[in-house]
Amino acid sequence: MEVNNTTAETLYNGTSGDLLTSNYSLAPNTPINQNVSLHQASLGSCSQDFSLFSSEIESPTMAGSSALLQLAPDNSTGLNTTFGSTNLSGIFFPPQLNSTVNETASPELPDPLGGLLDEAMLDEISLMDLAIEEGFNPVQASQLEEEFDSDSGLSLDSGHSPASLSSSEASSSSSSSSSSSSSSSFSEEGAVGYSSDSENVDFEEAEGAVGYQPEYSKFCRMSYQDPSQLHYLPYLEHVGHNHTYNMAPGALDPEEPKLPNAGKKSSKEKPSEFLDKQMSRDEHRARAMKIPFTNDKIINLPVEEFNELLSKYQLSEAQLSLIRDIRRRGKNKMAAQNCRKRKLDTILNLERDVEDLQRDKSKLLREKVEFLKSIRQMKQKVQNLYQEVFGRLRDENGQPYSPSQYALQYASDGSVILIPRAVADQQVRRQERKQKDRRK
DNA sequence: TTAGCTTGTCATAAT
DNA sequence: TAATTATGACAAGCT
Repeated sequence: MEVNNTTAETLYNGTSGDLLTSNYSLAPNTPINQNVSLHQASLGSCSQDFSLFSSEIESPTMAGSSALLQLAPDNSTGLNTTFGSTNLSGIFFPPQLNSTVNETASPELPDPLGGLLDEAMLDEISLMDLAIEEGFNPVQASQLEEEFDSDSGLSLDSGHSPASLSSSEASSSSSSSSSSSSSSSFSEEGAVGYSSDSENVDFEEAEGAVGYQPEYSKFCRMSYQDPSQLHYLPYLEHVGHNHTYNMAPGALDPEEPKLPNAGKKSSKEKPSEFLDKQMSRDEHRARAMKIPFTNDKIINLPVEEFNELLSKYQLSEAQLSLIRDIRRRGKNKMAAQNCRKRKLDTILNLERDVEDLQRDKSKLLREKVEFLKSIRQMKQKVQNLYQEVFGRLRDENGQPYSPSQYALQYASDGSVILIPRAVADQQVRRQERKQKDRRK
């Protein structure tokens, strides 16, 4: 704020016959004791958004250059550095002061920008905050997007969706059998077409795993555990479940070992008994039915090769039925494992997304606090500026203007004018009505 | 003994 | 139409 006595002419722009002049005893050519340059407050870049500066406001006072006072901006120092590029085209509407206020001293002026900032800017911030706190209602989110041209880029990372698992068709699962390879179309080492986390790393090469490979999965366990692998990893021996519950009594081969201590490896247990325990129900069945090829092949051979294989042998209807069941169950087992891994990975991805969103929310809230702080400081500066300017104005008698009767108004052309308080209040009310209507 | 977890299986729908 | 895949539900086994 700079007081400049050389700009007296610009401070007063009244003309004879001016309505306000006549009404408020500010005759043209009446010198103002201290002309105030409001160049620092000249918000030349004020935007049309601030409707208080609209022509509608100007009209009663500026029409016909009849403003009582025009505090023209100049180009010296500037608040422009503070406000210049913003929309803080503050109207210097003075507050309605209590009549007891000492009018000559710097009057206690309420926030001249309060309405504007609260209504326009803070509403947007609140809307954003609401959207965050309410959990991104799609409607609100889209509104936000429209309003702020948001480009958050948030997504649920569907890119993590599993790749085609069709490759599992060409892969194989391993079983306890260690049959020799007779087909080039699948790996005897066995894989489920789904390789997952680090827990599988030790097996990935051996299993020749292909297909879906999630980034990581703290939940994912060994994929399609091969009991035969337990020989190499004794610490995992306890993991090998043997779900033979579905077997009808007597359905198994009489030779099939009973499992009185299933899951508890006895130190006296022979390796062959342990192997038997690791065999699946279908493997026991296949052995009981004397199926002439391995379950690996039954499950993993492509359908053409599978049918070819069947045609090479003279198989009974019971054997064929069992083979088809083994194939169906084997494929479904792998499918179930893949399905579960996918599900867990989806959960992990969603958890990660939630963490990301929470981080974003915290960041936005921090920014909001900073903005509010900044806005508060700017409002205080404008208020101080208003008080200083208003306090320096003098009428033709050298008396200060009463804040209860006059107000400063900042016009869209950068000039500042002194208008009657009643007119200013009327314009404020009109402006508020307009804003309300616009919201509807 | 019980709870929670894992895994295999079935049924069914989708591909 | 057959084969395969995906997935919810259920049950058994394990810790």
